[in-house]
Order: sequence, then C-alpha cells, then structure tokens
Amino acid sequence: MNVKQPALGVTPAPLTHGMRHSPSPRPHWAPQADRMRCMTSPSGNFFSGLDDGFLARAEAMGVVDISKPSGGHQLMKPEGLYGHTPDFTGHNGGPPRHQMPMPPHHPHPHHPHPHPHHGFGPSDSMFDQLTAVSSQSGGPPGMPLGPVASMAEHHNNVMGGASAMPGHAQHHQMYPPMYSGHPPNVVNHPHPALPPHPGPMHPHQGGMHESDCDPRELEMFAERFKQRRIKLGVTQADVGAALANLKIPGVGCLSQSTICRFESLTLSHNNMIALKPILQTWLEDAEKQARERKAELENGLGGDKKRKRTSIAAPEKRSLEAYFAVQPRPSGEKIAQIAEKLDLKKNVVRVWFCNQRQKQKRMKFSAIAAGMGMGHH
DNA sequence: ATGCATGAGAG
DNA sequence: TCTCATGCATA
Repeated sequence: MNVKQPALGVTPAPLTHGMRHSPSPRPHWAPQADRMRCMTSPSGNFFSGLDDGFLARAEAMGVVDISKPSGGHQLMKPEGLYGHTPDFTGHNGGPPRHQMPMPPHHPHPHHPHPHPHHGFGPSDSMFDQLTAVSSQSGGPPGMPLGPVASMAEHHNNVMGGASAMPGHAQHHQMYPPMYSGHPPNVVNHPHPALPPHPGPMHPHQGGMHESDCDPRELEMFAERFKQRRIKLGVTQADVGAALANLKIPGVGCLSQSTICRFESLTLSHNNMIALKPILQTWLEDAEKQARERKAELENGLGGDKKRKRTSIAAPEKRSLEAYFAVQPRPSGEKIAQIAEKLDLKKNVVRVWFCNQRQKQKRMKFSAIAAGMGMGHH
C-alpha cells in the first residue's frame, strides 16, 4: 500500500536557485573536529596497512574489538513488535494523512538518547598510517568547487563550505536534482523544466534573501517553526504529509524524519535552505487556516514489505568508528577487509561509512553558532 | 530522535 | 562508487 512513488524530489529547482550565489558567509557546517580526525601523516595511505597493523594496534588499544566478531549485527524484526511503539511515528508508511493543520495530536514522548561517544584515541601509530586521506577524491579542502561546469552547477555553491572536509571538494551535484532521492511519499510529478532561477518559490513566502542562507537565520526559523507547529497541534508527520497539499510544483510530502531533522538542524545546509521556503509556506498557510477556523467558530458556525534494518553491535560500531577516524573514505577493498574482520556484510560497512560521512556534514547550528561566537540560547 | 538504507545524479 | 536527499524502522 505504501508504495514508493518515484516522484521527484520535493524541491523544485527554483527553490534553491534564487540565492545560490550569495557567498556563503562562512563554512556553515563546521566539520566536527572530533570526528574529523582524518589525520594526515607523511607515510602513505593509512588503510593500506589495515589488514595487519592497523587492526592489531587498534585492538591493542582497545579501540577495535576484533576479538568478537560475534556476528556484529542482527536484523530487526520487521514488525515493530515492541509491544508498544507507536509514538507519533507509528503511522509511518501508513495511510495518507488527513488534511493539513488538523486536529491537535497528542504531544509525542521522546526519549533522549545520550550517545556515549567512545573516545577512542587512536595512537600516533595509527594515524601514521593514514594521511592522504582523501587523496583520491582530491579536491583542495576548503575550496569551493572547481570546475564551473554548467550554469546550474555553480548554484550549489552556497555551501562551498562543504568542502571543509578533505575529500569533499569533488563533486557538487546540481541543485535541482537535490531532492530527487527516492522520496517514497513524495507525491509530486516530475517537473521537468523549472526555470533556472527566478520566480523563487511561492508567492506565499516572500521570496528569498541572502538572509535565508544565514545559518543563524535558519536556526531561528527552525526554532520558530517548531514552536508554531506545536502550537498548531500538528505533528512532524502531519507537516510532512501536508506539504503535498500545498500544490507547489515539484513538492510532495516529506517524512516525519525529514521534518524532524529540519527542526533539529540536522540536515545539510543546502537541504535546510531548500526546505525552508516550503515549510514556511506551509506554516503560514496552516496558521491562516487555523485563524479562519477560529473565526468561524466565533461566528457561531461552526504497507507492504517492511525493510529490515541492520543493527550493528556496539563493539563493531566502535571498530568502525575507529576506522573512520583514521580513514573516513576507505576503498572498496578496505571496506571488504573491515567487513570481514567485523563479520559484517560489505555493503553494510560501505553504507555505514557513507552515512557516517553524511552525518559529519549535517548542520549543527549549535556547534556552528558556538564556533561563531554566538552565545545565544 | 536517529540508525541504516535506497536511489538518483555525477564523476 | 561517491554524495546527497530522503525514508523506513526502531529505540
């Protein structure tokens, strides 16, 4: 039932266009130093020695736990059989949501999860093995992208800062396709030609300004958005589903996850910028409707197959983190080696690294703001 | 709220 | 094969 629709992405090209050029004030998402431990050392490529040395050393340090490749992972049961589960998320691939700003949904409980971050301190020897970290991906760190291929291309530079990471200067995909992931719920139509630039998004939200690229601005918006959303009694999932009702070309619905990430600023900067106008439009629309309803009152009127999710055990995860610290971009071969050592599927390891890299890049304004000397909150 | 996964687009 | 946007499933 909840078939994924090959819809295009949510973000209509123009969405992001408008301000693409504004010089990003600064590297928005400061790479999290901690994790960014991609040290470099004169001796060649770190992982090259993985098979032997690295692992052994890491293990010795208690960083890597090779001793128990106890099938580091297990697949979780499809059904969320936890006796309980359903919090607001319960209706995930569920039925289409009702209208928009709908009825006040119960506030959702949330369990804070402290993530104990293991402070594995790779020894020097470990790092000595690494270095040219992303030599392959090559681009000069901190550099905004090189090849100014197409017009469209330079658009995505709003965040050239992305290249703060060693191996990230490589490609910069164009903006439009941005949201072309595989949005299951996105109910929009492939919108082929979207004017390259202007006509920002929607009449509703008043056009984009450079301020929209400002991390602080985004942070504030996200905060306000959340508060107002809650005030409307709408859940994150509701918002995501309601987006489709906006009828904005190319914009379909989004998942609770995405809305949540938007509010918590854990999306990439580009993504935040692209989504902002959409959510802003929704918010204004929803509040308007709420007002209308209120006025009326005062006037006396009146699934299918579930995907398995691999769960990587703590020891294996620690090992992966240790590897990641040394080399966030291991080659396919290294990945295979790691996978074997940890008794994980190669693909699982590969995806883990991809996700880890992506995670690093997520916007965390708190951190950024702090780094910017913005002592608020 | 977040971990792991998918898939498009780019190189 | 990587990045990136995004989602499902789960804690």
